Amino acid sequence: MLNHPILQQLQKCHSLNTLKQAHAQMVTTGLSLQTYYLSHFLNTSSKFDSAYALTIFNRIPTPTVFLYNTLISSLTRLGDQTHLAFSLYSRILTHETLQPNSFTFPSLFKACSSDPWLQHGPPLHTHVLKFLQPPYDHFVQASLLNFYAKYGKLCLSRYLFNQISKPDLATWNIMLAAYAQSASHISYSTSFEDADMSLEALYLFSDMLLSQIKPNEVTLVALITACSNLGALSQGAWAHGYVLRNNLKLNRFVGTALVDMYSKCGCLNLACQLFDQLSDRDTFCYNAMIGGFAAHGHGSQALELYRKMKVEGLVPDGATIVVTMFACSHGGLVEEGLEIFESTKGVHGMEPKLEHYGCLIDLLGRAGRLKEAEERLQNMPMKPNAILWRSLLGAARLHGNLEMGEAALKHLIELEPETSGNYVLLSNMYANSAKWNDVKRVRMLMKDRGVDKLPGFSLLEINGAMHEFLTGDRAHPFSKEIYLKIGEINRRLQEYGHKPRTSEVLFDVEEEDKEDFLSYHSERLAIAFALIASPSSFPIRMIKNLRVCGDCHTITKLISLAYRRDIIVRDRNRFHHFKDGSCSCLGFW
DNA sequence: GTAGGGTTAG
Repeated sequence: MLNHPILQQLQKCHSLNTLKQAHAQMVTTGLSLQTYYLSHFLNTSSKFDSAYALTIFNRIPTPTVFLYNTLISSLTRLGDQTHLAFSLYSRILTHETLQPNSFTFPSLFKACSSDPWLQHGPPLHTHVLKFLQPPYDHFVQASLLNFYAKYGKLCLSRYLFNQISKPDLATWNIMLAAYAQSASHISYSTSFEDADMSLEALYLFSDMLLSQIKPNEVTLVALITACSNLGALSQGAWAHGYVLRNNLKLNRFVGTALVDMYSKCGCLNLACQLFDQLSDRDTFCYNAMIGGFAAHGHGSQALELYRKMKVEGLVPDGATIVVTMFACSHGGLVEEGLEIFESTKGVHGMEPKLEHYGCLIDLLGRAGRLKEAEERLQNMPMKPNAILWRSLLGAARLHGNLEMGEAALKHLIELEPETSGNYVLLSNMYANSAKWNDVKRVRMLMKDRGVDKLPGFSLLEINGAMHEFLTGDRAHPFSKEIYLKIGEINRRLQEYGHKPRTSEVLFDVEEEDKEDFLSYHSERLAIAFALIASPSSFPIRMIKNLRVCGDCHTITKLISLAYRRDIIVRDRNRFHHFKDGSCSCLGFW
């Protein structure tokens, strides 16, 4: 198509004005084919000007659906002109003689896949049913799948996917990415459902191989993302090997996903090595690597990389600021963190967003500067959300300021009456101060409101198989051996002078019960199983969906000493590397 | 004779 003589002639036009003149001439002489070519050229060239394209379009007396589709797709590609695309679409509908066709819908569904256009998707789906005849076109089906995944209806996506007899590569990729991403909206907040979604992505990948569709880079990015969510190192490393064995490109997408995967699987060294190998690094790559340093508690290395990216001419974005400040607050680098926050406005010309205020509150609060944290929170330009109040609450709890904690919690429960973690935090604060009546009061409040405590669970990978453990779980096939092992661990740790910190247990129960309850926290079960089932020279790697409790943290340090095992735990906030009786977090967690 | 769907960081 690009070889058409008229287009070649047009490509010699170097200014928008000459293009416009040429186009005007064509329109007036009624050359409709040429009109198309020009529209297409305008659309695909860097000189695309949506206002001008629309002006021309409006002068065409009888535009065909084909011409509508061309323009709609160009407008949706721009990202910020979606409203114009939809108004063109509604013009098709008002035409008596025109109907949308299979080419009209894919770009519109793509436009509906992100805010604020999500609401337009379902009505558009009814139009598909109205205007198109089954069997539906592959592209239409794929864009529908993708839309429903982004709309939060993953089940519906899967249902539609199952009805496609031979999905093509892009369709598989959409489904895989949908599962991998549904779990990674908030990093590290792995829940049972999220883990299931990521596991489903792994299963789907093997189905894909069985169906003889050859994966490409996009497929691998989704697969690697799923491994990151699961902390599944051997699957992730296998995926890396797959990229190399099959001569897939280690492009920015694949590279960033791998850096993130190695980092989230606890292998910061491998993440660094890979990062150094990447040839064209953009802000995304840097963000992943800085985020890796941050989560592993290497604050100064994170800062160093942050400075390096600016030297290399890359512009930090909102996410860069988040991860770098996170590194500062988890590494005790308060002044550096404050400086970065202030620089978002001054140096980088960004208006700090809600999440940046979140980092700020966390930074100050964690460092014990509670009053300042509270002041910043009260004086910020937007309304603080639950995450910010929780941050303040966490800080108040860490530094034993019960009064501030109670105040923060009041706001928090107002914003999130259904979230059990809020009640648990308050209750733990009361328990720490032995205020058992207050603990009981919170417990009643939870019961009245029908809020259940979120079950803690841990994920562990041994020899490529994933094992899940819930608190007090007895469902594992080796459950008996695990509980025997816990008995042994407890006896061994007592030799090291360990006395359990019973205040972490929520309720006012007898001391001995509390000890039992702690012994069966999911991480304890996972560690016991790993000690039984994995070679003693291997580090133990696991993921916890909540934050590690104080007692488990102490115990895990001791186990790393008593059993001479490195234990690497990813909790919902960060990594803990336990080695020889100490932890890399140095208490910042 | 022409147009359409999938990927990375917090």
